[in-house]
Amino acid sequence: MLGILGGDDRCPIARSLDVLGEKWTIMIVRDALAGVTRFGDFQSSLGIPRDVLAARLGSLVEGGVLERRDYKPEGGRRREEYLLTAAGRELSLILLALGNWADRHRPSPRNSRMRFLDSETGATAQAVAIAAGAVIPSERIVTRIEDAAVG
Amino acid sequence: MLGILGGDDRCPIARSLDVLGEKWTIMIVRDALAGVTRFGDFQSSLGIPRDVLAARLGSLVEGGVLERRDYKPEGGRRREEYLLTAAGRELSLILLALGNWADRHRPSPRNSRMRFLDSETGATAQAVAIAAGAVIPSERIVTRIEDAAVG
DNA sequence: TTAGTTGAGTTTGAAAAGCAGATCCAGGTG
DNA sequence: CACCTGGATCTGCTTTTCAAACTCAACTAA
Repeated sequence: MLGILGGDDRCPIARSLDVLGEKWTIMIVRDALAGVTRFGDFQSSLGIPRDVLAARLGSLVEGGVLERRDYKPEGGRRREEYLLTAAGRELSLILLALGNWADRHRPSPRNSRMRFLDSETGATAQAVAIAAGAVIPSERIVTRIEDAAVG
Repeated sequence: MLGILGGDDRCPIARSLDVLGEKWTIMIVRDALAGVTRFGDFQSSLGIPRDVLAARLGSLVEGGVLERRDYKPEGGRRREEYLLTAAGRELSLILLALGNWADRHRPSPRNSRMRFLDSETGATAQAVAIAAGAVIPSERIVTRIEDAAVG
């Protein structure tokens, strides 16, 4: 499942997209962050084809975002559920940035019903860039390729 | 081009993915943020099929991330180039969050050669969540669906 | 013990998207 | 005018997506 985009492994964005870049993957992570753990719950929440869901859950496990764990529902057989790893939980920052961007630039006809909050204070959460401890506007973010000739 | 994921327009993440969620799209934005503007430069940088590139540039224009503008190279015919809009430039925060995540959780064998910097100070930039003016760890970001019964 | 039940995947066949390469096309230049 | 060049489309093939039907294991109920 590595390298779906030509696999430039020097680019961290390409490496993130190796895990997250396929159709449905980020929506599965969104549901997982909202507490969904079971195959059928992902399926009915997203309306995703079952075979695609099985493939995506597999590559998220392989990519270290989810892990499978046994669970036993009362009056049912033992099954597996999908839990976020520490790495997976850190994706909430990416989803926050995606959500903030849509709220600013893709307003919905019926207004957005999803809010991002700080679980401790209840205050609205927002993604920002910082450099040297201070918040900077996103226009000041630049990428530099360290072209240090190898060898 | 709307609603590739079932189109839950109440979810801001789904609305972002309507524009950004298809294969290659975020890589195109990455190149655009690095200064690429021309069809052929995107094509040779990414190795993307030309028909797919034309389709993606079109949906990025339609989605308000890029805009087409005429330009005239010396000694060549008039052509069009693709420039980021203000909304497109704000995507740098999302790419920063993606890049930070990969650097932490998907280290490359040959170490990452891409750095994100503050263009004013040269300091390393990082994406974080803030709430009520203070930085909060990503585990504290929670989503709440405002289920206010309409009507 | 044997027949249902139920949730989690797999299989199947058709539709859509992706792909590499060839082609087209407009408007320059020699 | 013939030719070149960058931008985009067309062609035939492969891969992915999709919806629906099917399998499968382990519970429960009779």
